[in-house]
Amino acid sequence: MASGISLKELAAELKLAPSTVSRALNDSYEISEATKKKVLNMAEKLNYHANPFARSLRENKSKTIAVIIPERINSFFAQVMDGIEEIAQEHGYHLLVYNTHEDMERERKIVNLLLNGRADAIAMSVTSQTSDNSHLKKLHDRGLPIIFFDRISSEIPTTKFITNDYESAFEATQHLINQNCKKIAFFTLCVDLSISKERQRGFNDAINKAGIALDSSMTLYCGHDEESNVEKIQNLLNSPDRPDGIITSVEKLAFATYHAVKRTNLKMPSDLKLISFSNSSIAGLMNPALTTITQPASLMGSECAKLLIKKLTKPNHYDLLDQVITIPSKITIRESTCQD
Amino acid sequence: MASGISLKELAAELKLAPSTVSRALNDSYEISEATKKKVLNMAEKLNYHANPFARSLRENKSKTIAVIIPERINSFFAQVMDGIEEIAQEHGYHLLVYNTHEDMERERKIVNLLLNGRADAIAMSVTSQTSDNSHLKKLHDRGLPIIFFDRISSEIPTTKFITNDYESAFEATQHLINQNCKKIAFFTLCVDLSISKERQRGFNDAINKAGIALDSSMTLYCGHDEESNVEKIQNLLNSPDRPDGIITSVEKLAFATYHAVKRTNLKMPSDLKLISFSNSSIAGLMNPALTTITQPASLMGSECAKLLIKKLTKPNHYDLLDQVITIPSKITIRESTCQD
DNA sequence: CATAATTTCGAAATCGTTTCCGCATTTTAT
DNA sequence: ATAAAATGCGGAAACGATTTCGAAATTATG
Repeated sequence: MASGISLKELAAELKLAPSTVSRALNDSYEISEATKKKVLNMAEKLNYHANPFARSLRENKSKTIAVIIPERINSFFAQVMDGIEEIAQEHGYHLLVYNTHEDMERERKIVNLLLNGRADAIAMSVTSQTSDNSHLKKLHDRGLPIIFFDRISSEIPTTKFITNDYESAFEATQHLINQNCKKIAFFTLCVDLSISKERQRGFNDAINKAGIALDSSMTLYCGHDEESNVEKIQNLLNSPDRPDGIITSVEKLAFATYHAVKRTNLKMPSDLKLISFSNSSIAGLMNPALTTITQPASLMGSECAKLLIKKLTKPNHYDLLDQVITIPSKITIRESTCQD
Repeated sequence: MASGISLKELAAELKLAPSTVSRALNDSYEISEATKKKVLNMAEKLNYHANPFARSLRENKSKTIAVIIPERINSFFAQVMDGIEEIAQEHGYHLLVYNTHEDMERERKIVNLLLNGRADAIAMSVTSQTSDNSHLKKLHDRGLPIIFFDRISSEIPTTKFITNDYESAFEATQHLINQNCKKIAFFTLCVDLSISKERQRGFNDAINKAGIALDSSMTLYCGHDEESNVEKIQNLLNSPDRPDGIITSVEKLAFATYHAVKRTNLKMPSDLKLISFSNSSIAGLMNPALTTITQPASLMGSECAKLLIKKLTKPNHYDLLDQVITIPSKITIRESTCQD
């Protein structure tokens, strides 16, 4: 219905063979400059646009990259996507985007949908629930170039981009210790996630190095329901053994902490200091301004896209090696961790 | 390379004709239950997945909807996208997503890319620079179902979703007046945008109704460069005729205002009250908590998707009428407009 | 039992490209 | 002057699905 003119019709109009027209449009060396010009002009005049599906069918590639993220309302993932899109657009690639909403079952369905070749490659960040990764393995086994960022699946032998999670968490913990925090808590989403583990390891090591006794009650495992997270945090803050410093491993939990603090009599930063992994541009506008560990989101995205496109354009001269590439984060100190 | 088994191969394996297998997979009435079962089993066993491009080519539809937004790091657009995706996934549609970065030239390129039928339909919010809309007209003339949300192009006769921009701005202004503001300013992105006009009209009318003289210096036209916006706002705040109340027509400008205020000696809300159109979930965590006009973003997205899919599935029984559908916003009053 | 009606399936065309192969014609080399 | 190579283009197959048309095989009908 919404289809325009076809190559064959264009060829008929020009009294040329479809093969010739195709070659002319693709700037083939076998076609004279004169006919090329004629074809190009007529194509322009008749508003010819090649049917992408016919081409995809014939060439067995779609010029499309699928991006799968666990949530959209998250400045980190939004920035990654912008980075991916920037490079993709440069190379004429389109982006199919899927949000799993942190739901493993949804992730599995989406991944299975991509098994049919709709996308030439995949860039993704797994769900915090993704323990079983047979669906990812299937994709990889099928030969589909796949790359992970941030939330990686370590069992798939391909290239992964992360930030220096361990070091950042270590540094963040030390920062709190330097700010005179005596009892520091760590809020995280999920134990299974590699980044969670690394961040927690960084936290633990820093605590140990400072000679503080590790207290398991100071590690809070949160879920995806905002309200219940706030309640959990509130309970911890109201307990006699409450922490005086907190590191949250994701943006969302920092916001939940702000909400929880509002429900107590505690004041930040005097009673409680907070630092969080976050890429939110308005961290500096919060009350108090939030000290953040900012991940190189946009760069991670563009690097992912670059490697994928490199693999797609030179399939035989480049492989997505089984490696983890680390791009460091940056800590920005603001009021929420200020010493009075 | 990443391709699996084809229908023909599957048919050969089953010693059936491709046509029979196709019909069996599509649950056609002409095929006996016995063979259907056999086919389904073998398809499962051999991991058969229909090639989407062959199907698209044959059926002249792609089961894909393109979504074009002016920026991604914006909670409103993120929520709209989530709403669209929810409905799209339900109906087996895929989403191609494009970010124009508020750049009209980029918008034109993307729209032209979609002229070839890669997507069955389009949902979009135009750039704040989009004055010439010949590229959009071309799409619509080609018969591609297109729907606008929030930033609409009024010259294209199709369905558009907006919020009650006029009333919300009117109400917001009255709220500031009630809070004792004497000199109220309105910050906006662009004059051409229909929503900007409506919001400004609401603002103007409320000012007039209150018997306040309209002061053109109280309308600030901002751009997309964060820093220069902050400077502009800062200058206004430092002027002797500075406003004591501000309405910003987009989230981004509210954040810029916070930054500008930080560079002055003014205190919110005592010296200056602020209300903004915004869907940010952390408005309540800002310093001071931001009074917001929250748009029904997710609902707008899902409604867009519903109508588009209705049009795509019943092309002859439903048309995207030339109408503007309004879904009201909600005002949430917080500290930034509190009277001491 | 013969004929009609109904199931069930196969052959081939089709969607719009790209590309392999072939064939003139012209240019270059020997 | 003749062979060899290069140039410019057309014909037809191929990609992988769906669908029209028609033909068997089976069942029903009189």
